[in-house]
Amino acid sequence: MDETDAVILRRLLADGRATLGTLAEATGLSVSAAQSRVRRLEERGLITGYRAQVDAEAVGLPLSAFIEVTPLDADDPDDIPQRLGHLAEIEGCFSVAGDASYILFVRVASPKRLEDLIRQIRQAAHVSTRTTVVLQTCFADRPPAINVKTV
Amino acid sequence: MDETDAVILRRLLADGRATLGTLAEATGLSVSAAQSRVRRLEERGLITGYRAQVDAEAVGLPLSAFIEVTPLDADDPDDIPQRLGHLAEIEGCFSVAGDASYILFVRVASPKRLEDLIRQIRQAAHVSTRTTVVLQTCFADRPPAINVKTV
DNA sequence: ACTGAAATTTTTAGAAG
DNA sequence: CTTCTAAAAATTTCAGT
Repeated sequence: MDETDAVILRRLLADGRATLGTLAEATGLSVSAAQSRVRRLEERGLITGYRAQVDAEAVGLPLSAFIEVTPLDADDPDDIPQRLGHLAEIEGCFSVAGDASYILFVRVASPKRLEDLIRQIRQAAHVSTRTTVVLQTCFADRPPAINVKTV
Repeated sequence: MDETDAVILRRLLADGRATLGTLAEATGLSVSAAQSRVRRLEERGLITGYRAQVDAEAVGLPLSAFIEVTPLDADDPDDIPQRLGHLAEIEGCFSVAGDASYILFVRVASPKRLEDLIRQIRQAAHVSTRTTVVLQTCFADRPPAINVKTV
């Protein structure tokens, strides 16, 4: 990846619908060359897809939280992520080095739904949980800063 | 928002470059009607934008972590998010109800960069930190499940 | 790996029902 | 909301450098 690819990536992170014409202009390439670059970034897996960004509040998910997850029984096989994957309100699941085994990030419609979700998590994965409710999202989902280097 | 809008939203969450023709087909609407729907979802702020998704590892950010942030001095004015906003490696900043005041989610290139970042955070915001390193991202950034209801 | 051009698809806007 | 139209813009493909 060179600086030209980086320019394209930054543009597509800012606007996933940026046109090839725009990308061509930004890079000084022809439209065809810009297209090849984009296709290559997609094929090589640097770009994994395109997505509309939605306002979580506006779509009825005003409450978010972090949930630390700890297995109740250390002898259990650790298939916790698989056991939780079907719960759509879990946006992210991270195995972590710390007191807990996993940290989940969840979005729900209401405190009641959060309570339900926590119960489902405990039952589905046979774990204890420790929940930290988000009071305010100061900023979120900021795009990564793209740096050329050994990438 | 009705079920038709929900179908459109789900499609655009799965593919931000879905064409109006595709959306029309998925909803049973004409292209014109689909276009109006999308425009309305954008104008009403349900759709806040479009973005390429990138593989964080592939773009050189293989290490991520949660950082709990606690003010050193309770008398300080709380402008912590503003003081941290310029640090691009901070992807999200959440005010939380818990032991800490904020939880940050960060992505960095290396352990060394994480160390640097933590130092910068402490200095910039006059806070103490407690960092939980992510060992594995089981899944992340899953799109919210769109439900019709009082939305 | 790029340019340039042609062919196709998509978007956008509008008229009329 | 529909269909239809028409122009503009974007994507895609390909021959040639």
